[in-house]
Amino acid sequence: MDVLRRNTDYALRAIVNLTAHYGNEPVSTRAIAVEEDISYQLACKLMQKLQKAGLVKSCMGPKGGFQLTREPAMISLIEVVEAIQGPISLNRCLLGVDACTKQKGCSVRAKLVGLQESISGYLTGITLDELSNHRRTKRNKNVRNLKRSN
Amino acid sequence: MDVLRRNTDYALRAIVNLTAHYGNEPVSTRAIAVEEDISYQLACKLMQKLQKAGLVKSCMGPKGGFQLTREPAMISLIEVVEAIQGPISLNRCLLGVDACTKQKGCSVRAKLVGLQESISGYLTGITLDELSNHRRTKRNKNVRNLKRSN
DNA sequence: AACATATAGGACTATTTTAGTCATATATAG
DNA sequence: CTATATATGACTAAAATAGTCCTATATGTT
Repeated sequence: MDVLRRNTDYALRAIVNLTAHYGNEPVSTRAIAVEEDISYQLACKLMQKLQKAGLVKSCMGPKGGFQLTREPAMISLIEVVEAIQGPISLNRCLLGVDACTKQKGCSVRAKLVGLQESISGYLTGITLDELSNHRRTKRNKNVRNLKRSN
Repeated sequence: MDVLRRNTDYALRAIVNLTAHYGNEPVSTRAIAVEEDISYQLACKLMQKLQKAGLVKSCMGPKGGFQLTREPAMISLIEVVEAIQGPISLNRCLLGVDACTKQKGCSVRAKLVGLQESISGYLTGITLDELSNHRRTKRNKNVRNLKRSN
């Protein structure tokens, strides 16, 4: 039912939190967990996924924690989403599992591919700096049009 | 992970099957189940959901079955999807459950609302006649642009 | 009227997916 | 050396989804 899972929401909150601290000291997972109201253990797991995806880097030990690896404007929403829940897929057919035998020439599938690409494109077009309430610079980006494949 | 659930795929196959028979005798659930490779019992459930949503009508008894209530060009994909799995929602926040306390002024939420509307718009723009391989008339519809809310 | 075929639908079970916890290991600043 | 912090595999719990079972009701045909 949900396109973005609960854990993706958590991770999003966490990385937006890091965005607010971009350029400063690392932020510990415990601090993030408290501020964003996420279970500490769960937050650990999520931070690790973000790290494996290359979005954040860690420092162990006291005063350690996590930092963004790139500036917020260079990290898009889709990277965060896919780091946590894997590739966006509209249905099992498009994911590649349970593929039915007649997928070539399937007009339903063709339409869905178009939608899936639109969603990915939309998420690609949103960057962390746009999501942070602490954003330093404000600017207008071009409106992206998501074309319907026909 | 999946935007469209497995049962929605089944229901979609079923109603596309009915589309191919539009204007003719009703098609029994058993026939649909066999042709579309869906468990009969499950197909019954799905057909009933489609009926409750007003997309198909039933005739009981021998020679009975289901028929579309409207012509295929008047039934959109989103109606089928929502009949089976309820309203499309990007996450729990947008669904209204587990809403966090600071949703007004939440820039993440604002972006997601835009995406959710895009998806709904896309699905609204696709009708059953476009999905049927037995489609009688072919035409070009205007490409819909899904604007990104900014 | 009897029968066969077909939908109607509540209740239940099973499966799958997702979320969350536990326990333990490793790194490092002070 | 110790306290603090990440790293990670294994496991459990919860939630969502899919699927089955059983019985009732409607209706065309003989």
